[in-house]
Amino acid sequence: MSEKISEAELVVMEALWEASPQTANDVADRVIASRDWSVQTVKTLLSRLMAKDVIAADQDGRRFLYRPMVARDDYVASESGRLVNRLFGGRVSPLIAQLASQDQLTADDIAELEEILKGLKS
Amino acid sequence: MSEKISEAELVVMEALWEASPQTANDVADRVIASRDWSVQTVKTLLSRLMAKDVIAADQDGRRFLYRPMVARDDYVASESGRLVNRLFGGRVSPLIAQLASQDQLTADDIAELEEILKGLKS
DNA sequence: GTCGATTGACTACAGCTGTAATCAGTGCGA
DNA sequence: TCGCACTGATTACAGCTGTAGTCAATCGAC
Repeated sequence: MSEKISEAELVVMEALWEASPQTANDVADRVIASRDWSVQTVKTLLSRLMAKDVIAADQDGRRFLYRPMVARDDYVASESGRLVNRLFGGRVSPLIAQLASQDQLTADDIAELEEILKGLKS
Repeated sequence: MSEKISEAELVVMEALWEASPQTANDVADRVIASRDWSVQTVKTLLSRLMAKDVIAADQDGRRFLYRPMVARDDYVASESGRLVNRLFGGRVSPLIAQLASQDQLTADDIAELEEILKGLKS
C-alpha cells in the first residue's frame, strides 16, 4: 500500500499523531524535545513524508499546516501484521509465547489479555 | 547488541536457521527457491552477515561451511521487543488488542493464548 | 519601498541496502 | 604440469536513509 516509513520519518509521524495540524516548527519543537536534530532535518523529513503521501499540508498564510494522512492505528496494524508474518509465519500466539518467555508481560498485561480473550470468545 | 540485520539479509539467515552448517551454494539454493536472486547476491549477503558477526564460517577444504551465530529465537525476541517498544510504548496488551481487532487471531490462537495465560498466572 | 526574519524548496553527502559482475586463488582432471 | 572450474573476495552502482546547509520567496516592520 503506502510507501515504507523509515525510522527517522516515524519519529516525525509520531509528533504529528500527537497533535495535528501543526506547522513545521511545531513539529520540529516536538521532535527536537526527544531527538537532537536540527530544524532542517525535521523539515526534510516532512518533505519526504509528503512525497510518500503519508502526510498532507494545507497552506495557512505563508506557512503550511501539516497533518497525517494515515491513521496511527492503521500504521501500527500493518506493521504488527508485517512482523507477525515475517517472523512467526502469520501466527499470533507464538509471538505472545515469545513475549511471555521474555517476561515482557506485566500483571496488568495479563489482566488485560484475559479481558480481550473474554471479549473474543463471546 | 549485535548489528542490524536488513530485510534481504534476514532471508539468508532464515535459510541458515533452517539448516546449518551449509556451504554458500546450499544457502543460495535454498534462498533462490523463494527469491529470484543470483548466487552472487546471496554470497554478498553472506559476507555482510559475516562482517556483522551474526554468522560464522568454518573452512572445509576449499569452501566454507556457514552457520548462524545468533539463535533465531534471540533474534525474534529482540525484534518483537523492538516493535513493542517502538509502537506500543513497551506494553504488550495493546499489541494483542490491535491484532485482535484486525481479526488476526484464529480460534487456535485464542486457545493457545488461554493456555499461556493459565501458565503465567500460576 | 527597503530590509530583515521566517519558512519552504533545493542541494549535499556519507553510509546502508539490494543486486550483481568481475577478479583471483586453488585444487582436480587431462 | 597446465588449464579449467569452483569458490570466496573485491568492486560496482543505484536507490534509500540520516542529517543538514544554503537558496529563494515573501511578509511584516520601519
